[in-house]
Amino acid sequence: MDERGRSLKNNNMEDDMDLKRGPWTAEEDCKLINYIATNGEGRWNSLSRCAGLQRTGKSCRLRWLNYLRPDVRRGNITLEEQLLILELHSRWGNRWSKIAQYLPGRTDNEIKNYWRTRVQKHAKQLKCDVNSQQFKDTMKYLWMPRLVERIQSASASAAALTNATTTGSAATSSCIIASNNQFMTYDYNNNSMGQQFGVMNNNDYITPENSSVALSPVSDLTDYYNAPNPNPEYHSGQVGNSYYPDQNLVGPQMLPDDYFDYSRLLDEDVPAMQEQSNLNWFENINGAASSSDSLWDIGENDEDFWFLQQQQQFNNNGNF
DNA sequence: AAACACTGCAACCGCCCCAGG
DNA sequence: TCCTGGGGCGGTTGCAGTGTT
Repeated sequence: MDERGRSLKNNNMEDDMDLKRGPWTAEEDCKLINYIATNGEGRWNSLSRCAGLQRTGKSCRLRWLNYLRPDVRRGNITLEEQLLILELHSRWGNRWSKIAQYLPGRTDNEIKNYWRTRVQKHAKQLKCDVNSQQFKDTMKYLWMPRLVERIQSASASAAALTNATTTGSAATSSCIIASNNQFMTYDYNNNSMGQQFGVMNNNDYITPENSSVALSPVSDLTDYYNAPNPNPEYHSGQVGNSYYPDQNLVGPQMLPDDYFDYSRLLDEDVPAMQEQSNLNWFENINGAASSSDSLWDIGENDEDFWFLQQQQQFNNNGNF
């Protein structure tokens, strides 16, 4: 038993003597995988005993769900996933498992870790609470549009590459944007949030080969784009721009009750939000972005620098 | 090269809910 | 109705790897 395991608080001393804690070994992983392959999952306490594992049922369940499950996706959180996490978190807060449902292959633990390590770090840099309205607004009107920008940039690069090698490929003026359980397209001709969604061009694939930023394998994205559209009314009949967390549940029933119309919210809510919270930073930052592009033209993968800029602006103005 | 600091993430905990007896 | 065990969830911890001094 590892030292951390020994140090952990445990009220049940008998269990503490019998049960193993700490990092899993390859042998244990093998036992768990083989047992589940034969007998299926569930009844984790008895599963642990029957599989010959000296682990708690909870430990087995966690190991399986967060690590051993075949469909667990590993690697960097992509820009699209970041965007989706920010959006969903703004809606649901720390409902990690619920958020994870909309990111296939990602576990609630992974999303939670991403939030704590990345998002909270940025909040700290901005010297504001991660749950404050200020930081939420920063995410909504700065960070998320910036992610969209970066996705669009990568997408444009991909399209350019495609154009160079194929015929009939339209240049993109849109990119995907996350909204609840869907990826939508975002028309970037006007380079500002709150525009009407455009039509996702199926040529707008981003691949690890042609992208200059860390992105998911192309199969992931094509899955997003090629899934049928559950809400023709909303999307005016366009297809191929929606994403479903569970391909077995494709259909209108997948739309959550609190379906989030991103474009309408942005159009209508900004003035109300500004009035409600006496926001004036949005105009400032939006003006700065459109006049000098200083906020948007910074290097990719340099969020720290970007947030430093935000921090400096905050320090100068007392707001954004 | 060593010491220290930072970061990412696997793993654990306590709490809660729910189904079944 | 109450009790109990299983399972799920969000929060927390601490190790290992990496970067910095």
